[in-house]
Amino acid sequence: MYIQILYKQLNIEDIIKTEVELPLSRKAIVNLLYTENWLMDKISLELKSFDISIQQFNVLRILNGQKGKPANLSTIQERMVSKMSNTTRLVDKLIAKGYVERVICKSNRRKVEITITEEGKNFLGKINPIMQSFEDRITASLSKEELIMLNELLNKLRNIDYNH
Amino acid sequence: MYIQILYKQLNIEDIIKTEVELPLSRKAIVNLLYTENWLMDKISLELKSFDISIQQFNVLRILNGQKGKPANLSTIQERMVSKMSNTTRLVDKLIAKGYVERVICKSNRRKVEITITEEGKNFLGKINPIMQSFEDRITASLSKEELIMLNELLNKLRNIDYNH
DNA sequence: TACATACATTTGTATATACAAATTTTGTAT
DNA sequence: ATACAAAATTTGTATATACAAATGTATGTA
Repeated sequence: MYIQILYKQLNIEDIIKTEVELPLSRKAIVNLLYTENWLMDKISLELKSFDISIQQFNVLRILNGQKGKPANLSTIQERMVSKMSNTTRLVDKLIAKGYVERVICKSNRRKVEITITEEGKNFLGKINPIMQSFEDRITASLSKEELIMLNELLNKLRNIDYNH
Repeated sequence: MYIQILYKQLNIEDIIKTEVELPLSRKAIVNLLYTENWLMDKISLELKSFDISIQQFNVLRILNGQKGKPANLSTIQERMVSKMSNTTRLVDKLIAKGYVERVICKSNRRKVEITITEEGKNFLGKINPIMQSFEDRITASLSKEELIMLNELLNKLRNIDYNH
């Protein structure tokens, strides 16, 4: 598996314009942080016309993935890509938009059961193909093999936790 | 160049526990967002005892990289890893801590000249070796070749902008 | 039963961020 | 000079987020 570079690349050193050569570890870290920001900007722009934030969209997709089965707050938090501390208020926003419902759990009244509404499903149905197309476009500069490799490298990077 | 997987990996599907297999493009995007959050959590924790945020630390390093030459706000913004809209207030915080100075530019009074102070340099001198060691540890699960490959893949991913 | 403890969520509050509007200065054409 | 548009930064404001404390509920145990 090779990475072919067919055109001039704007690499991270050119962007942050550092005078001295960065150590490889820092370069990779800065590049990851920078690229995530770049990506978030693109996603926000794409979602802007739908009046929903990335976080809200993410939660909606988690609930949709539950296939009818309600989720409680801690389940949502576990599965969220970025764990913000206040899932309660995030869900509040989705309720205000009519996309989700919240009821107190009968078996354990400390818990709440959160489900996506029909309106929420319709909304996702509209937005999903648009996001799918966006995701394909934004990753188009990488081949299938390169995307797989990127996934593996990111997985492996995080394994420091379990490998230390 | 191969990626060798020598131990059980916690990959992104296991983490977000999606019922259906994600398209490769979405998997890579989610993985990138997730990994960046994971990394930010680690960095924040590392910086916590120094009472400085990642953004402030980043600006301080940019100013230090100027080697005496003052920087104005737009230069800082360009080089910042994550472009928050309010560099003014970020610089305010660093001034309050005594780490940077701000003077109005003589030649163009719309501009401000921002420089790192001696105190700021001392602070960086203390914190830099600690961060260097942290960065080495956090990337330790990837080999030199893998780190280079990760850098190249991230650079190439962002090239969608110039390649469209 | 009574009590301590842990759990799940909510609320309060301080700070951070995004975005738009305002301010000040500069450059340029009339 | 005067007017006008653009540039660089600052300020105002609404929303988002982090963190701690509070609330209400369940569980274990003496």
